[in-house]
Amino acid sequence: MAPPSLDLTQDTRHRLLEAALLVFAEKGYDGAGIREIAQRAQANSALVTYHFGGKEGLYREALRSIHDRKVSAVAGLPPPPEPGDPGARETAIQGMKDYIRAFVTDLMSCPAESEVDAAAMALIGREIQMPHPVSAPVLVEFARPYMERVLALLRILCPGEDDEARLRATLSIQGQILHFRNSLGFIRLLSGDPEFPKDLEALIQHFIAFSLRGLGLPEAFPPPRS
Amino acid sequence: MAPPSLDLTQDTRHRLLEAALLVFAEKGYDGAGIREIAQRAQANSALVTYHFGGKEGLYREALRSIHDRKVSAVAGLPPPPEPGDPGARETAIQGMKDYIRAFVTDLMSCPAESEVDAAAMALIGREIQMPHPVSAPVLVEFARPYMERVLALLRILCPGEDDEARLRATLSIQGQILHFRNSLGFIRLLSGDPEFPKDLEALIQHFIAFSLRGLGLPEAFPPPRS
DNA sequence: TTGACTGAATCAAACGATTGATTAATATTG
DNA sequence: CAATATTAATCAATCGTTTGATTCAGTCAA
Repeated sequence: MAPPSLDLTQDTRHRLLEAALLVFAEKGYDGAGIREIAQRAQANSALVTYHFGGKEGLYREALRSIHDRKVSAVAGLPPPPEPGDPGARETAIQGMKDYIRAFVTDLMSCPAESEVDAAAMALIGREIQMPHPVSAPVLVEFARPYMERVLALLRILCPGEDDEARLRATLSIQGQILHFRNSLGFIRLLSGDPEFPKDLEALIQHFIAFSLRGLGLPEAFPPPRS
Repeated sequence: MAPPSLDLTQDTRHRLLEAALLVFAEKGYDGAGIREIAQRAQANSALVTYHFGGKEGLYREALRSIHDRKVSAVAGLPPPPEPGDPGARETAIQGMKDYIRAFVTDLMSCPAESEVDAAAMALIGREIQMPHPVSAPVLVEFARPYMERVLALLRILCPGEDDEARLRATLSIQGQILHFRNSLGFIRLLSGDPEFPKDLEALIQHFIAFSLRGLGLPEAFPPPRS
């Protein structure tokens, strides 16, 4: 294993944050040691206490730093239509398609692009499933925009349902995608196909079709072609 | 925190396994210590090595023991129909409804029933997302029957799709449910409703309707009432 | 000189593992 | 049957290692 040193032109604090993302994502909070993190950042382990007040502070700041790492594709989407707008329903259907594509894109920024970004998303996925006590506030702030957007779209697409039904639908839409992302390693192990999924665009189309049909929108049924 | 002692009439080996499920589920492999596990089992920590060869062996055996803890509701289902059977399609639709209900039941054996069973399912969920190297074989064996059943049903319900499309559909069906189970704590935090979901039967009906419609089965669309 | 920063050395605490002694139950023998 | 040998199970004590945290002499730009 070659020593995977990070960009030394960045200041030490920043290098520590990136190394922390990598190691925490790979080994979890308890499994990661500040010595290993410091070594990856080519820094001294004492700097963890100096810059962040300790391992916990480093973890919290590393999670926070994910916000700044990349502009979310979802954040760049136009705001969802209001219930009164003309053509709100058609706009909302297109908005849902765009959202699902952006959500998958956000989550699958996978290793090709940036090793650190991929680690950041893996960390987020892990934290959603089992939040570390320290990370809960950061995590809620991170996830809320995603949640709110889908709920806003569903208020137009499923006006007859109650709030809990819309929450269930939101969770089904995001859950299938999040589970796919979080357990991809296991899925590859189980299916015996180490390079699944071969076709990312087909995957996005599947999520769009499955979700729109799942919501029971007559416009989306059948067939799945759209 | 009262000392949560386990049933002392069971032999020590069994008590250690149950305590291991509780502590590993709560803190993960690295976060859990054999001292704490032994203390919960009211046993000596040296017995971990004596009975299981070490912490790793205890972890492996604890995961294995989940098989024996409770008979899976899915395992009790009748076998899925063969593609040639008369009325195979109707049988398969009903089979999918029964499967989803049984799957949710398996996963949500939540704390009311047995604290240890709930911990066991939490551990499975954690392992699916980030498998410990030691646990991969046990985990694959655990998950395969669930996977195979859905794929068998989809071979009847979606005969036109290719294998990868059916795998995607399987993952969407199971993913929404697994994600729901795994991140329930986070969802309650995010939605601000600490007792979500209030209605388990409505949740099951939602998963059934969302999945059948998502698959694009004309019989299931619309409306979701079935 | 001062203040920000560095890093080798070190700390107490917790870790998993091992030891040797002890008990209790079973098997073997006289 | 009684005495002895064998084995599995359990224990307190301790091993060496690793952990996160701390110290402190030293560097370097302002």
